[in-house]
Amino acid sequence: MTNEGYSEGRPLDHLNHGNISEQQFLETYNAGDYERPSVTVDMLVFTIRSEAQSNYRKLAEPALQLLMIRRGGHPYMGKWALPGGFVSMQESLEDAARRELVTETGLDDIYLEQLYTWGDVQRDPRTRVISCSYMALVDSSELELEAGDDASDADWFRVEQRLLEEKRHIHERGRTTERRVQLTLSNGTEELSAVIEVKEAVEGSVRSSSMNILEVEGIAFDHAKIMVYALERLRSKVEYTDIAFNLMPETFTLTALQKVYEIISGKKLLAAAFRRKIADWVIETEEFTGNAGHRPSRLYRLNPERMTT
Amino acid sequence: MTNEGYSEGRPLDHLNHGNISEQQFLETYNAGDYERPSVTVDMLVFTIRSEAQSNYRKLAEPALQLLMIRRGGHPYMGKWALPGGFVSMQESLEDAARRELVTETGLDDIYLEQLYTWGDVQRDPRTRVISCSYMALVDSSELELEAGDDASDADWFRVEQRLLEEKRHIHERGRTTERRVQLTLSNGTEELSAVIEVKEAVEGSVRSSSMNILEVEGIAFDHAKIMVYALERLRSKVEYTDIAFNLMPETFTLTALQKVYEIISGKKLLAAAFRRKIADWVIETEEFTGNAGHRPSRLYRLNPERMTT
DNA sequence: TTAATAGTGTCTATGAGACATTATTCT
DNA sequence: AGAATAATGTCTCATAGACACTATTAA
Repeated sequence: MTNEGYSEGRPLDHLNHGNISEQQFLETYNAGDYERPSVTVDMLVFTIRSEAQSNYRKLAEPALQLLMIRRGGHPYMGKWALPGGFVSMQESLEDAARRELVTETGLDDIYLEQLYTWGDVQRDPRTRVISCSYMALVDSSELELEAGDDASDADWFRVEQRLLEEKRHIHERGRTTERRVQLTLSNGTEELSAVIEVKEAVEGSVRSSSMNILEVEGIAFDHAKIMVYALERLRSKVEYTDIAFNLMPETFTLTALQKVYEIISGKKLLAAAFRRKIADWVIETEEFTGNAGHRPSRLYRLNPERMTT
Repeated sequence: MTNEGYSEGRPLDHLNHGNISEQQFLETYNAGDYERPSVTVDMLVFTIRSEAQSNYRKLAEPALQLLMIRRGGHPYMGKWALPGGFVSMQESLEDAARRELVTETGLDDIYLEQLYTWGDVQRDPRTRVISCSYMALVDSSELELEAGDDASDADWFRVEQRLLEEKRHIHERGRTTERRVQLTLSNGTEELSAVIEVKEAVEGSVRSSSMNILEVEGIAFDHAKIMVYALERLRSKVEYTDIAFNLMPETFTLTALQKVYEIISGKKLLAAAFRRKIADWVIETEEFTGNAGHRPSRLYRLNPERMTT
């Protein structure tokens, strides 16, 4: 094992010998003109919104929605992409993410989580771009979309995922799993879609996983892959954290909360068990819903003492 | 909401108007000479190794160990840092991580997981450096450390974490949690340490968390913070995935596996419950340990059909 | 009255924690 | 024999799923 890495023969270390003081070193240090990748942030802004009611008595069917931007220039002109932008030298990654969020949604102070950093060499046809993706969850009640802004190129897309095929192969020292997942996005006018292949392999204790875009319709860059990754993360986190509360308004009914869990996890839940499970995470208020052709529903709010994530 | 982001007034888009074809655009595209951050990967290579036996009958006490490199140049000369290095233009982030891993440990084909990307503006005193951290888990039986390489500057450090203080404050619309965590690393000769402050705040559904280095002894850059983050991730993943198996050799005793769980989670487990829990993840072999002054222990191997991560 | 949702009670199966008990080895 | 670890049996308690049942509203 040798002392490689930061300390030998690397771009930043051309002045990095030991016979000057650290202060001298930093004063004379010059970042040099080595080629560097560009760094961007990509935002996955999710919300849960209700679509039209079919019947005065029936509840509106909420759905998971994702914010996307139509590209006005090359490459992928006219396709839809995740909101995002370049990270400047004066801001941290999270600052850049929050800046994008404010720009696109006008919202500050919302749930933001770093997801994954995408670093494939050819992921952007222009030049080498490394993208750090962030997931933001917003409460739909706060959203003011396209207020007056005519023909804006930002829109919410209803997100759906479907498992097309799963192949599982178990051999002596491991297994491989191969899934094809179909992603569908629609905003009422346009329908975007992609088929992503997710491969996982375990060989002894060696594990690898990879994602590939097999087909894509209307979605720019590798963003369809990023979406599938984000949906997977969201689905897994909803099981063992209280992340879903970030999609709820100040007060909400337990049925609405349950719907959010069901939409994200893709599973139907039983009301009794669900209520028991989240009982300690909420506090009841004295308010109720009404005017709905059926029994009113009590409104709850978050319990600040709730489970730590 | 406006069409910001990738498509307007950003470095890569100075030629990005719509009146040429995408092919023309890409042919004339020039990445330009905008200032860009440097991008590195930092590796957290963990293993579990046994230290000396105190008694011929007692089992050796295994401990969690982390690979570190002593810096030979400025800045932080003489301090210990995570192995890592710059990402070149021709390799993906994961390729860079695997390359570092091979360089430092000689190991290929081991568990590797992207952890988090650190992008604070001032995290490196030389210039803006964004670092993507990866966690690698290796089975100690495979390790050949410093084979013949005299006075190498790479070494394994035993890692320990201690909670110094926890303050919890609950107010009407949220709560804050503030913890001070002490990190201690020792390789037998040197002892490194740091005190990290971890703050979490929830206000309504708005959540933020931050980590700060309060004290640091012998650890370069913000690497103490990265370690605390990695330990937290490891601890949480050991609870709900089979990640711990990546630290085990081909065959192992259930007691050894349990020890790994205990070391990472920081909790004592009861053998009966532990064995029930992992029963389906392992397959028994016909081999046993021996020569140990007590009942031999059956060796197990991974069940390739085990739980999906 | 009826359609629809809101909300509760309770049975059962499952799994985890606690702890006692038996098994086996080498010195 | 004795010290040490290996391995299992079983009691209890907490929790999740299933499902039946009651409650309440507006048209």
